[in-house]
Amino acid sequence: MPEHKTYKISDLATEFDITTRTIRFYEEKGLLSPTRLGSTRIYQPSDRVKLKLILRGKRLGLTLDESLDIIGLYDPAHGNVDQLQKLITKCREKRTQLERQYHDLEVMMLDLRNAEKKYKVALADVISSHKTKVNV
Amino acid sequence: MPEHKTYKISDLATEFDITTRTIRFYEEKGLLSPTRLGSTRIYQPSDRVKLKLILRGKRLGLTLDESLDIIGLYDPAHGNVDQLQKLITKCREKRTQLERQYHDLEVMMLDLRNAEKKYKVALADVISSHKTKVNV
DNA sequence: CATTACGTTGACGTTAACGTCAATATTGAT
DNA sequence: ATCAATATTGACGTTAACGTCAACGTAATG
Repeated sequence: MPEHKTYKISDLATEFDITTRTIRFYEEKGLLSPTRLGSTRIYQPSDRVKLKLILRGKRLGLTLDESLDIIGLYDPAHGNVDQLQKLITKCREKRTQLERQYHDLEVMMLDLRNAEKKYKVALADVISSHKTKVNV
Repeated sequence: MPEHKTYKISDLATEFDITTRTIRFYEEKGLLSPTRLGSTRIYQPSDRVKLKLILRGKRLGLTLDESLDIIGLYDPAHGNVDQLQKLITKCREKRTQLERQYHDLEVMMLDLRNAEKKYKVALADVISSHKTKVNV
């Protein structure tokens, strides 16, 4: 049976290399809602997953509100047909946005590869011309 | 021969759907440096390209400083060997960072596809059970 | 049991990336 | 020439995403 592990705020902070202030801030914003033991926050594995999603979102340039949205997509209270249809629509929209980002990324990576190649050639030229001068 | 076209600030603003304030702000930050005709800013095609790079960077979640960096990679004053080597290193670093982002993006898109699929199934279930009830 | 480490809630400070005036030229179409 | 549209330079305001105290309570450890 899976050990139902829990975490303290500093556990998550050190694991993900963020400050406890950041984690509490995410809670203020409604992104996390840990249980309490007395006044101390206790985080469940599901909270840890949410935190991972938030941080991944940050790396992709999402705002916290957008990440909140995405978390809602993975973790919904989907009752009726209407709700389900809205969820599906949101999934499509997000994916469309991400596909544009995906394209931008590909182009930028290609540009960088080309720039790098160019400078390597330039570097080789400089060095070879230097050698020539020396060897004359 | 290529018409050496130029742009006014409002031309670029409307083309890229940003405000003139934004464009002037980018200039303050050293990302653009248009020439002047009297006091009026005149933008060259190269400025337009830079602006495109900045906006692409924004879509990818880059800061303006990072975009400035990238522009510097495409548009350098690369003189000596040392400079060239630094440029090559920077290209590699940026690409490494972008590759992580690329991976994150792929995972998130996959997650969203799965979520969407799940909700479609759920929706079909709800509807078919509804029909059953009605048809009994 | 005393101290040191860790936790909590405010409250205010900070930086990036603009928005929003205001006051003042300049330009372009009539 | 004139008059609306557009330009310019300040200067201050705003929002997101935290940082940085302060003042206090709790936990664990030699």
